[in-house]
Amino acid sequence: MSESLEKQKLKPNKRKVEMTEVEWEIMRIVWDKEPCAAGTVQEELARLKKLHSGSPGKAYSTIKTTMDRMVEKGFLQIEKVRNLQLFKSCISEVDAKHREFRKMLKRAFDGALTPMMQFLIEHEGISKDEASQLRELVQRSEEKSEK
Amino acid sequence: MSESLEKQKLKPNKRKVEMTEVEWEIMRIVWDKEPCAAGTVQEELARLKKLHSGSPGKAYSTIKTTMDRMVEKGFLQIEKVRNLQLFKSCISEVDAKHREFRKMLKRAFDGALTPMMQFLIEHEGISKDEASQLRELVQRSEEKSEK
DNA sequence: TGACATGTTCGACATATATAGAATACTATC
DNA sequence: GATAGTATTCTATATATGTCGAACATGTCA
Repeated sequence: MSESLEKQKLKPNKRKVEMTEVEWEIMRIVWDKEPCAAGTVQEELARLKKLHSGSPGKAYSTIKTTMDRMVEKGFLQIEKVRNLQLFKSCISEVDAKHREFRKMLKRAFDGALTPMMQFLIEHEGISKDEASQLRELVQRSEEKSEK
Repeated sequence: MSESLEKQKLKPNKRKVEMTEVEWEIMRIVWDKEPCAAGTVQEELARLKKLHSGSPGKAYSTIKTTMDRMVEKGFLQIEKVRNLQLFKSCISEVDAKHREFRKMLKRAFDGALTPMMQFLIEHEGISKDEASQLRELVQRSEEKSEK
């Protein structure tokens, strides 16, 4: 038995886990409706798709397969109720946003916030309105950390 | 001959073009050193990799294959000098940052800036210092758009 | 109890991405 | 002009992702 342990690998799964576009779409529904079945997600997605682009939306099995894979990735978990699978999120919306933001920051701005802000102001055409809003936010946050 | 033309598709290529992590790494080098050969990029990448993580870096053919694909995607272009291929970027650093930022914004914040800022302040631990910096930036930008 | 609706599991295929060895071409030089 | 170095092109593998149909299981209700 001692030998067999050495090479035991049991899926390192330490691989970079990124959330793809479709996965984000699914997560949004799950956060909104969890715990929910794959069918619910599929229908809701189809509804939204038709609403926004007129196109028909993906097949149930497509969504189900993707959601099963998301369980392996650690984004979702399954809770069985009789023969029904209910999906719940394993990662909070805040956490997902955090990851997505940090990934972008690392890629495009070397991980630093200030250069990003600089960029926003110089190139993203922050409007006067947006800038004012922003200033308010910042001031409020300063006040909060004041006390 | 007339028949063969009908099915001519010539690569729609209207597909979503995202820049992957490896591609970002390559682009950073190209922006820095363009026009430059694939070998140059490969060596520089290997140098950086060894510097930061001790690991050996990817093979020349890996980088070359990836760069060729990036030409198809419209990120790079080739300029031939005798039998040598020199790569140049087709997309500016600013543009790439823009895309990456917008992609994140769309995914995680429904495309809106203010919620993102809110999030930063609430969850990303913007420090008092950073907030002040930010306020300065914003004010400067407001002044600029004033005149 | 048996047909129907709904859910789950399997397997399949296309394309994208990451990776790299092998075969081939070109150039300068001894 | 044969040869050693580079660079380029070709080919191949593994894994990830997007997409689905078909087969199978189960609960419901007339």
